Amino acid sequence: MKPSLHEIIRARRRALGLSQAETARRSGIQQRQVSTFERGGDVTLSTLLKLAQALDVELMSIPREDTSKVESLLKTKRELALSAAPPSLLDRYQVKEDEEQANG
Amino acid sequence: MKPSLHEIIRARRRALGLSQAETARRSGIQQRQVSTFERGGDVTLSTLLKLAQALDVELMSIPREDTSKVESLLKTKRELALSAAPPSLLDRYQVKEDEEQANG
DNA sequence: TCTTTATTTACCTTTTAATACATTTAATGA
DNA sequence: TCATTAAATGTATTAAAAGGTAAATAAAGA
Repeated sequence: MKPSLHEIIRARRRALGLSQAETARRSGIQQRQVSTFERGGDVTLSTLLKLAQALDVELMSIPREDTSKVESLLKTKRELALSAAPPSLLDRYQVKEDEEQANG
Repeated sequence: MKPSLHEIIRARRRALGLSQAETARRSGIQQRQVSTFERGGDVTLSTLLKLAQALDVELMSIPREDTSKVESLLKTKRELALSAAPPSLLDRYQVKEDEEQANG
């Protein structure tokens, strides 16, 4: 079935190769809130917005009639992110190396 | 500048011809929360999700690099909604009439 | 297995959102 | 202006999120 917001966010964080702790540090919220939210718990909008910013995503309101169009626009990337191996160190190192290249 | 989430939501509500009270009733939250949120106040994610459902919109996480593409996909409609005359009764009646046609 | 790092959970305190009214303040139109 | 509906605010109470710190559990790799 369709992944919910917290699953998407978790996938995004992992795709960026960030731990909850690092994400918390960057967004100025508690690591606990990251965990809470990613497991489907409730957080305030302000907390979620900080988290989103740290993950370089924007929270958008999409009319239901347009969601499928938007979905398909993001489909490929999203599938990749969702299938992104959980918290593997290997993955993270790879990302870091990629960043090195990009920055170097 | 770019309208923020609460402004988009307010525009959406108005475009649907709903009052805060009616929106509150449909979403099961308090009219006060609708007002609070629409003026930029903080609410919990669960509250926002109920509101979104009542307004028939979905909250999506969009990678920043893709936001412009999504924006342009929704652009025309959104501009219409944002310019939608505030809480005019006339507007609401028009919407209702349209619905009549659609349902009748 | 041992080690390290990530994630979840615990405890306690403080802050704040949510609820349930009611009421004021504004718009809008007759 | 008057009547009506919408939106913002008041107060008091309750529920829950956030903050701070730490510890337990789990996951992954050497």
